[in-house]
Amino acid sequence: MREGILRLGNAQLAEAGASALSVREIARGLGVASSAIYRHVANKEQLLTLLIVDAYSDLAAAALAHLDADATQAERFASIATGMRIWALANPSRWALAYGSPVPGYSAPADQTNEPGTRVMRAFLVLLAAGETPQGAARRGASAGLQAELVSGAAEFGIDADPLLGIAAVGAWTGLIGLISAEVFQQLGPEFAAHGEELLARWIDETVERFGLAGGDPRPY
Amino acid sequence: MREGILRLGNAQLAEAGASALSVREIARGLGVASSAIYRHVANKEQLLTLLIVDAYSDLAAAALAHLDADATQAERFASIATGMRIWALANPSRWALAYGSPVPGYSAPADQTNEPGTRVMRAFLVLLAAGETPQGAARRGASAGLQAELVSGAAEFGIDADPLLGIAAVGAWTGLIGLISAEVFQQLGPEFAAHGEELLARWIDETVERFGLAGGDPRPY
DNA sequence: CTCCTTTTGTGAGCACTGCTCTCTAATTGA
DNA sequence: TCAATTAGAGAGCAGTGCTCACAAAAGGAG
Repeated sequence: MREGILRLGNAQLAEAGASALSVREIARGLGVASSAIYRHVANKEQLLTLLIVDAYSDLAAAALAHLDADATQAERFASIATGMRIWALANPSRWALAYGSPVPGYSAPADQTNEPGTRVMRAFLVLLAAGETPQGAARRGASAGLQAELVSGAAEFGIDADPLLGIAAVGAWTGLIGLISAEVFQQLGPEFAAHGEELLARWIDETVERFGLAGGDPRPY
Repeated sequence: MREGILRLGNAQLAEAGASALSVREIARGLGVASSAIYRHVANKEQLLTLLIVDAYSDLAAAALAHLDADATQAERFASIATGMRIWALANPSRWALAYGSPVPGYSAPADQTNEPGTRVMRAFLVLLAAGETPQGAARRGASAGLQAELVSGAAEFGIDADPLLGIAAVGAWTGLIGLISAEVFQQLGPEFAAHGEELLARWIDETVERFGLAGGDPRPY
């Protein structure tokens, strides 16, 4: 039952997006009265939470699969970033759920969402933390408050890195999400969607270089 | 009437977000039968389009205001980026409409959306095009197809710039949107929201330096 | 096996939604 | 002044999320 709800919910998500989620439609699909759904799910909001957690987990599994421990840092970084992009293109509605604008009037409960939601980010940041602080970031510094925040945030992930590197790494993370979202949501027009793979490849190359990740030799096109 | 619809629509947006938009509620607010709304707006979808266009215009006005022609390139760049952030924080739902995940089952009609939707981006890219091609980008090149796309895309904006610079500039644009979205939607947790201003300032500094914008001397914190 | 409790599902019903249709009132312009 | 256009009213349809009283299973203890 519960799996059926999730399955049909994800199907609706894929077909028509989050706002088309319909409890009654799920019930019909399961051949059951609509009220029966509410025995397993408190309300539509909680159903959304389940689907979000599911999306996060699925994304994490997809992005962190094929992570070859023998690969260079640069290769592992590229693997995560391209894995995210591929998954996002294959699951646009679920990507929107995870990294798009939040569903209004609803804030995902942190206790259920945090762990799966940060798994990819953690791997991403751990990798960047193994590199060097980018020159631009190193030259500027940061306020004591932000540095403290970064150190404690990194500590949660078991990272012991330069806070200035942290600032740049956070920027890289949000930048990657912005880049993928721009392609998935076609925010730059359909023309650029055709070059999404290359745009990401360039972004990866440049980021690898900025952070001095091992194994990131320039690869001219 | 039309202004009333837009006004109440924006109010609903601010209060409860896009999914809470209700034609009937707007009608009630105007003291009018719900069917009367449909004399001025074909359906809810078109209402959304109006609100999106309105949001784009408002954002553009806010971000491009106070643009001092005498200011350095770096200062103007910072002015646009911070203007976007301030507006986004003040209008999170409208920011979500403009740059968040698209409302499912709905794609904004390009003919009404394109012009206001690209005004800020145009100004942003024009500024970056006045700078230099970042080193990382210059060293790697791009495929002929993407280069052609970038040249023609830039030409639409009246820009005659190195395609390699274009790739980096597009990355900067999507990166900025990702960074602002992360703060507005609290995707990095509430802790970082408190440092949004500084994170953006660091991002601006670094981007200004990467693109070698005039007037962008390092400002250590 | 029986009896009781908990779980799971039913179906009617409430208040809401977007939207359409027919009808009426107001506003135009020749 | 009078027809034509426009703006609004209000009933109604099909859909929604969700609740509630009720009935059918499913377990577990004796």
